[in-house]
Amino acid sequence: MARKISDSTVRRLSRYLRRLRALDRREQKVVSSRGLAEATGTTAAQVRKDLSHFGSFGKRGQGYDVHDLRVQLEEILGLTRRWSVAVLGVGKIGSALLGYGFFTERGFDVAAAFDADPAKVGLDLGGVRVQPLSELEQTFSDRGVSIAIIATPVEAAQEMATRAVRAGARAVLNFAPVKLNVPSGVAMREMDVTLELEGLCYMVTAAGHVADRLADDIE
Amino acid sequence: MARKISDSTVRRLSRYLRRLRALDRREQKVVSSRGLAEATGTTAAQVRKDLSHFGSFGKRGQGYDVHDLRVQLEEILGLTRRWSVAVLGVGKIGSALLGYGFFTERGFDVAAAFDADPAKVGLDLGGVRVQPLSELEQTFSDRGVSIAIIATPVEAAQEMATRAVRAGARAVLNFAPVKLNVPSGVAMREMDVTLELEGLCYMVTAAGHVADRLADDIE
DNA sequence: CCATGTGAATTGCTTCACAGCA
DNA sequence: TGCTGTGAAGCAATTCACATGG
Repeated sequence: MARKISDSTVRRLSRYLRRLRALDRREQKVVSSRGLAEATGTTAAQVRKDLSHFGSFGKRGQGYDVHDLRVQLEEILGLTRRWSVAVLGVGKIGSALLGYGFFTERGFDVAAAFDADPAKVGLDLGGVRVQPLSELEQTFSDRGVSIAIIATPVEAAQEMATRAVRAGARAVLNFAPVKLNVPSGVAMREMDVTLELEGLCYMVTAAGHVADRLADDIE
Repeated sequence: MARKISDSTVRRLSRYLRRLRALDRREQKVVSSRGLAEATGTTAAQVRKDLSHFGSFGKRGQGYDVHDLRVQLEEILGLTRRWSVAVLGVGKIGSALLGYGFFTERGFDVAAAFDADPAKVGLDLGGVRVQPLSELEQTFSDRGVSIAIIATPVEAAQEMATRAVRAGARAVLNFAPVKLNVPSGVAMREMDVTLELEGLCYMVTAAGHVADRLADDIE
């Protein structure tokens, strides 16, 4: 099947799936590439091209069966199995994620949470007991943790990621504002609110400059 | 100056800045494009190309002055002015952001927080008093809010975004898992943990398939 | 007739490679 | 000499446009 699928394609697939789930809940039966495109901020051609990398799922002249396509996309994204995640660091972000009940809600199993601070060990956060770091390796292998969420301070992030990967994690979601190095073959994504906010500042500022230039041109 | 700068370039600029701030704190004086590239996960050529869109900031044969470049990037990204943000919806995510003291720490002013739930109005979250939605328009204009953070449930997100923009917001950071429509000229970014997690699942799953194929080839 | 699936055309981003300057 | 700044080349992603089939 598909040789190399780009990150942006995968992100769009997730968005299509998000939309399909909503439509499926509302029991809408059929959707066109156009319909999906409008609800996800892209173009109809893009939707069709993205899907075409994995097969052909639609009926010419009609569109896509909502439920079918939903199932297909879940299959493609690998969401038909259960995934165990562990949260490393239960400071502000880590405990927010756990308290939220976020993972369970979205179909991920929270297998464990860890923190270096003895004061936090033993706490119950959203039904998960915080464990000491010393138990990391054993717990990862016992519970088959494959996704590690790094929510530690910057200083600890790289070490935690390295340990998680050694202990069997195949993917890392990093909330610490540093670049982490992981062996090739380990998947890695970063989330950083500051980065997004700064991006917005740039856009607003740059839009202002463009407006200035237009004003100049008119003079 | 620069005509159209791509989103990915802007994201990288933010990363360079993040790194430069760390180096500046440690009083490192000079950094090469290579040095920046390694710490931010890109290539030296990419760093130089990105910067070249805005001018030439380095000294040939030496590299870049850390502090200088930091200031230049802050200027480019529009971070030399103060930005007022408002948080719309103080459920799990909204209150986590406020409680974190996140924005103030990173140089953004939290001007206000709003919620539709009367039970939440009046609460003090991280030093910000939660206001009723009826005060949104007045507060946005009084306090010059230019960035709206949408942290409401999906159902309310579009309406809140529309109101925020009408009330003067020039940028929207959306935590609700829906595509929001805003007038052109308004900057918009989305953050969704689920999207990132699903991306990781795909990568791990697809890596498995690749391994299968390789194994097949060997047979 | 309508919307998909897809090669071909295009646009845009990244990488290369080297001239230019401290 | 060493590292920047930058056109040109190479590559990847998006868009176009149409043949295809329900």
